[in-house]
Amino acid sequence: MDRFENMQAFVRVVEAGSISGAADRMGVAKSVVSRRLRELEAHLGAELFHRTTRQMNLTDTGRAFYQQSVRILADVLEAEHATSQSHGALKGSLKVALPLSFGLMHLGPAINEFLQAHPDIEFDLDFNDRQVDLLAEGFDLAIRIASLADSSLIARRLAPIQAVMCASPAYLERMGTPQSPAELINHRCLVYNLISNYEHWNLRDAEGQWIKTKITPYLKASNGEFLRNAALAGLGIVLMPTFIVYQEIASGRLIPLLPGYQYAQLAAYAIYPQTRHLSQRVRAFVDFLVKRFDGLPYWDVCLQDKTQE
Amino acid sequence: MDRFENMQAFVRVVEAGSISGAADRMGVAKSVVSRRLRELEAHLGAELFHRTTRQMNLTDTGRAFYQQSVRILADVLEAEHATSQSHGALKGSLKVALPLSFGLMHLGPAINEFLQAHPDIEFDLDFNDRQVDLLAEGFDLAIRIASLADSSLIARRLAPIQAVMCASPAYLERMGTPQSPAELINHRCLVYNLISNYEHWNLRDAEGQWIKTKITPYLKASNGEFLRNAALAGLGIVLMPTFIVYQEIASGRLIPLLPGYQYAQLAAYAIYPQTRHLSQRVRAFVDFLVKRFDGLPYWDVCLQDKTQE
DNA sequence: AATAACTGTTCCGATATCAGCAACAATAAG
DNA sequence: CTTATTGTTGCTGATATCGGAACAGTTATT
Repeated sequence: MDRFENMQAFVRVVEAGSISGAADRMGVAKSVVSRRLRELEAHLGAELFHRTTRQMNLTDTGRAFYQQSVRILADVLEAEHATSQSHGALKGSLKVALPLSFGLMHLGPAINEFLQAHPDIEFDLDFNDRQVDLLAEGFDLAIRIASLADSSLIARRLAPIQAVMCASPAYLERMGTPQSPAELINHRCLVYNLISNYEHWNLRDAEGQWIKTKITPYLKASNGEFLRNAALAGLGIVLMPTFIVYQEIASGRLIPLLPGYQYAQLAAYAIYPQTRHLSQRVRAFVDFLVKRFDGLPYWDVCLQDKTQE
Repeated sequence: MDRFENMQAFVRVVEAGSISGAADRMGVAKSVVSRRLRELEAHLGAELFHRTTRQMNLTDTGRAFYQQSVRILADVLEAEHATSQSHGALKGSLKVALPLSFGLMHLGPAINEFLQAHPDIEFDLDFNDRQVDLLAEGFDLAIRIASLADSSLIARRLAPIQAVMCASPAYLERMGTPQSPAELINHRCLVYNLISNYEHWNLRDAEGQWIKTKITPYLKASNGEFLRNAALAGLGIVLMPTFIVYQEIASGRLIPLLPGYQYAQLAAYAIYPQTRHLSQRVRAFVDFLVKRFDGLPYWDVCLQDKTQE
């Protein structure tokens, strides 16, 4: 017994004024409508119509139920329509704030892929690592790498961001390979702002103990790719997100260090305002990103063994 | 495809956090819930859950649909609950204003009958022919005989009220039987306020023409039964609602006059305020009255032939 | 580290349900 | 008074739905 179907039949009968008329408009036999009505009345335990064998008059009970039914059915339709994205019928623009490195390297391909499924969406992308005020600047969505939790915004976790310490083989040959965090003070460190402060790196040993390690900043920069290139050139040791250096590690041009230690777990988030009626574009795009970055990120898959050693 | 059941299954899964849990609480096999979910997603053309084979995470699309679904299901339950009167579980009081004669003669038995079905309803009856202000005096309902249409009130037609002109055989023998409206001026008329003014009676002939007939008021009273008794005593001709005199006409103690003519069509109405949430008591009682007085009123059934002649 | 417990999905056979048709009773219309 | 229409009901075949079991993948526990 489909309660929506019964309800709808009831509403159609009220609007058509007769069972036959309603059945015609619905394209079913009138016996079906009749039975649905009776089923509904039995379910409610109340008479909706005052039947005169030929005439159908709403009872007051029925009139009250009709008004509520109409609203409910409209709500159902609205909910279904708002949810069903009609597969590719998404249109409009999407203004997104992206972090520089992660955005260029990993979100770019994702956006291209999304655009192929929804060609009528226009992206307005702002690659920038500064904090932006979503509402003030009219962003639909921001992608951030952090561990923040803002109450007025919804944050959807997209992917874990792992950090890895590494250096080029040439550097290690020249300066030696550190075997413990304490040795780091004798090395040249290339410092990336996003996941570390300037003076210390926070490591976690195998027992889960946090170790605040003093380092020697040799070069500071806010751009991950610049630091990666510096490390490749043998300038020092970097602590960076794996998504930037995974290819270099995989190919052996950078060597992971201190494999027994872990770093602060960050994550990439999609962040957007809490509006009552979130646009289908934003919902669809975030759903797409969550699905695409689900599980262990592809940039970490090939490192799983190397960083463990 | 039962949309209601699918929606409910979806909500239960969200609330239980898993398909198995939802299936347990719903008392069905988990395969059923799984299939319902897939069906719903297919119907919407959108992914509601982000599945990880073991974990079920709501997509943003799903979260939005969930919020709407919860509200819809609550609305359905509320509508059904408000409509279903739980068969006799009606309680509370019902303050009703009734017309004197009609109330005593015909509504009284109806109310008794209603009370047998709903013993927990307490009636507060005010038999009075004066106009009462429903809202000011706290009436739930008023029964009126009129043809009014007040915008702020809902009026439900209960029964047609026919009028009939009649006199006792003794009177007619003494004064003669009028054959046309014009002769009425030579007769003694007993005037009832409710359906006539003091100086004229409006009749309609067989062609539908309205005839304003001057009469001679011999006795004026606002109480129908008093006038009926006066007519029975042979004091004159009355024009009254059939519901007062139908037994006397049926038994021959009063003779219908001018059978070819009709009178203003009045009706008995149930009148009540237009409140958003009409109490179930009022709805149930009005529904009951409408049904009870449906069709040709029983007091007119036996007169149908007599008044036609 | 390896088993155990649990999750969601899929397939399959028995069962129940539902749509449509046709006949019927009752009423309004011409 | 006949005709057409309305709502209801019984019946039959097609359809869908249910529950159970097997399966694949994941977490928890030992």
